[in-house]
Amino acid sequence: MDTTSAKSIARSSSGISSSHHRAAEVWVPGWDAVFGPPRLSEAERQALALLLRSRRVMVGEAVFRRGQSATHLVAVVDGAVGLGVAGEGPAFHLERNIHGPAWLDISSAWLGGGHGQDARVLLAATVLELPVDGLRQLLGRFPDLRERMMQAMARAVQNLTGTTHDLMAKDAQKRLASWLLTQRSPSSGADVALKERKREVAAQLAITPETLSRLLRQLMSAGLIEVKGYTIRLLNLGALQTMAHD
Amino acid sequence: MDTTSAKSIARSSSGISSSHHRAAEVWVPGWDAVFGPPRLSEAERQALALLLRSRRVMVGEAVFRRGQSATHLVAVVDGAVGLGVAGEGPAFHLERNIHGPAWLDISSAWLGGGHGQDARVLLAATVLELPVDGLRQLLGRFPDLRERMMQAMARAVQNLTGTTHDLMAKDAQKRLASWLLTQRSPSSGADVALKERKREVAAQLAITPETLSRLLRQLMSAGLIEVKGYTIRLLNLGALQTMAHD
DNA sequence: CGAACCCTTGATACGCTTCAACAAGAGTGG
DNA sequence: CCACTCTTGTTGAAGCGTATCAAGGGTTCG
Repeated sequence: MDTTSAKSIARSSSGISSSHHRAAEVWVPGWDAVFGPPRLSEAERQALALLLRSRRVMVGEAVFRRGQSATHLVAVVDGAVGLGVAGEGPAFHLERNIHGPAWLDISSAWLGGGHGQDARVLLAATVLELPVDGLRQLLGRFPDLRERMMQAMARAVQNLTGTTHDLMAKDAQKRLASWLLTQRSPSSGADVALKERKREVAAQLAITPETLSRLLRQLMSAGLIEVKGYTIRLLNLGALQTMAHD
Repeated sequence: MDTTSAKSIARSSSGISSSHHRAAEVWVPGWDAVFGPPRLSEAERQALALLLRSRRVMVGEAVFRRGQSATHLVAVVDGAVGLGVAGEGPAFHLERNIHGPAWLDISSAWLGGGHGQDARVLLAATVLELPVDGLRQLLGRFPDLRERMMQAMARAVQNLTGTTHDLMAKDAQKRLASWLLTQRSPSSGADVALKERKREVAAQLAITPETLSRLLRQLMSAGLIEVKGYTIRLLNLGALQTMAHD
């Protein structure tokens, strides 16, 4: 069976393009992407830059731990971080996989409690931390920024609601189908290039790697997809959508 | 088998205590509870009262429908509303059950899209709707209110994160055990009085009513609980906690 | 080369659902 | 008042979906 290019995944973390804002490194490129378009105003970016701290975290390290007091909002600019619950030693029950740029934990800091999960780096990542105390001040001065934060949290709620719906109402096959459809980038057409190992894909779908393998085989036999290592070509989008749709 | 007092559930929706603020009915009692303690300031309450609209919705009616444009944040003051996906006719796949006072949909309006789910009234409910446009203005004037909203959304995120964790990592028995423990009100000691039908409890736990029945019987046989109609007495909190804990 | 991973495949086990039947109120109308 | 129906919960039998366990092959790395 074809399992070539298994390690091609790791390559994407090799080079960090040197910022073209050489003078002041305070603003991290990609931070904009966390908030999404439209771009933040210059004043907002400057104010944020004074607050936030950027950090480079290597594979296997923890960004934060479960129960650890959450004083900062945390985002991933670059790389990938897994959210889950750590077991004994290196064991780690992965639940969600955050690829930068995206928020990693936008909620815990507001409640003054601890982080609800462990966060472990899967692909060397650039992590931003924004102290909630300072952010509070900014939200008073910048209505636009306030709106962005509300929207970011709202999106988090909607995503999680969708996830729970999928877990409650869909079987593994349907979850896989809809996951494949969401992974399809508008640029690459019908090709999905996996950015993580299959066992991590499986974890996010709440199935075992064995089941994922079997399901992919089933979809292949049915002529809906074509699997070549870490590239999956979607051959019949209509059928996949029908399958995914509840 | 004992299935007495089956309809005692419906009784709690009979009387709405007339407000003791007879002069101005603008402020709805229970609205405070949606935000939780500490109480809102008088200025905040007055400003909110100008914006929000209270509505009484009867059993079976829809509070909002999936896809319907979301211009308001929605909360339940009183009664119970089910969140899920409506099927053909009266069919309704229940996913989450909101008992007032609590937020029903705090996220959709911020994104300007539609509601993600259908909301159907299970127990005659008082529903509050707060236009997001007006709320935006208030958030500029009232830092405390802003903080409350952030915390409310953060709590929503944490709850949903907990739910997905449970669905991914726990089996039905564990989910039931932890649900029973959360339902235990501090006042009533070890007694849990079900506020909904067992089939709705089952839906929230993502199991069938048959399975719930069997699981309750198992826990009863094991001497952990005692089931009398719609009252469940928790006989061994320690064992239940051990069972619920991952 | 062997060791450590990752994925795949097969056999088996188990949890939960589905389907069907039944018992126990609650409401309805004669 | 009783017969009737509707609803809810319970119980049993059978079946499906997914996990678990075990084995084997491919690739990378020391």
